[in-house]
Amino acid sequence: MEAGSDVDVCAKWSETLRVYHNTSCELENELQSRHDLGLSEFEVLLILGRTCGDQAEGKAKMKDIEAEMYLSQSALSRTVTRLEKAGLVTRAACDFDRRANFLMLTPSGRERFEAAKPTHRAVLVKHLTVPGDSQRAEACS
Amino acid sequence: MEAGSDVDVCAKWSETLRVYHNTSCELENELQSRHDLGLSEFEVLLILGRTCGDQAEGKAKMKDIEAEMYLSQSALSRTVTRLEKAGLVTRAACDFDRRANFLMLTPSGRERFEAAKPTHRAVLVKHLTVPGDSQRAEACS
DNA sequence: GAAACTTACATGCACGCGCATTGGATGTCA
DNA sequence: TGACATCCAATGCGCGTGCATGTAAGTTTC
Repeated sequence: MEAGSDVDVCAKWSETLRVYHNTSCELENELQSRHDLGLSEFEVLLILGRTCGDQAEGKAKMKDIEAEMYLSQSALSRTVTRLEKAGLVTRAACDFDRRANFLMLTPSGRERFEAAKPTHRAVLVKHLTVPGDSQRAEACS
Repeated sequence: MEAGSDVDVCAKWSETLRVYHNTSCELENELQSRHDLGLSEFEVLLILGRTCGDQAEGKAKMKDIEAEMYLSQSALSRTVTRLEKAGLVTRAACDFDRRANFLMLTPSGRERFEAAKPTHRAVLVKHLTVPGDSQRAEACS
């Protein structure tokens, strides 16, 4: 079992495709309708929010964010532009290297992010939890 | 193990994202550069080719194809238009229900599909095979 | 059999993406 | 200091996608 024969590889790919599409479509829809956020936009907030949790003041360099996402440099640039227009994020020049930009969560951005987090988590739990599992998915932070 | 706690669900989603993006990007690139086919286009050929293998003459109804793909009706329509312009596929009206279209592989389409199949399989094997596996991935049809 | 509804497919439109290019800031070497 | 390579981010462009809509064909109801 767990072999790499043609059939198995195809089946594995089909399953990956199924999970990916179902999950990302619902993520997109839920985040959009409930919080007016696209999936890419939320993911940027997620990285900023996580960094912020480390007491790093919610800053992150564009390049570092790009490295953590499956998004081209140009797409990230535009995603950040959208977030900036929505007032959720601010660009700030880096003192050390003026080629680079820092990105910072605004209070409004943090608020929106915290509101959207449960929605995000709920969709993941719904699609990625094995049915027979006996854990209490909705009982944690 | 295999629980649905926050951390586990996030890790599972990260892994799915990683596998999906790496695989689909390379599929797209390889199919495009080697066979001048987009991923969606190949997937349509795959369905037609598979049906054809059943001696069903390589026909399939648009609706049936749509049901097997993670693609909207409009996107499928345009994908088929591209395939038709490339001469790989023909649309044929259905006798029974003139709203419906059959889709058929042309000889050229079958040829292109057969040429692309190994490329497709190779990418899947590369990304979806567990490293420690002891099977001979490249030895099968 | 006419009207109302449903289904199959195509198309107008807006949007997000990747690629290629540009422009500005650094770094390097002579 | 000047010339050149490198790096970061923004932008022009084309493309594929989904949503909403349009058109034609089939189905249902009376």
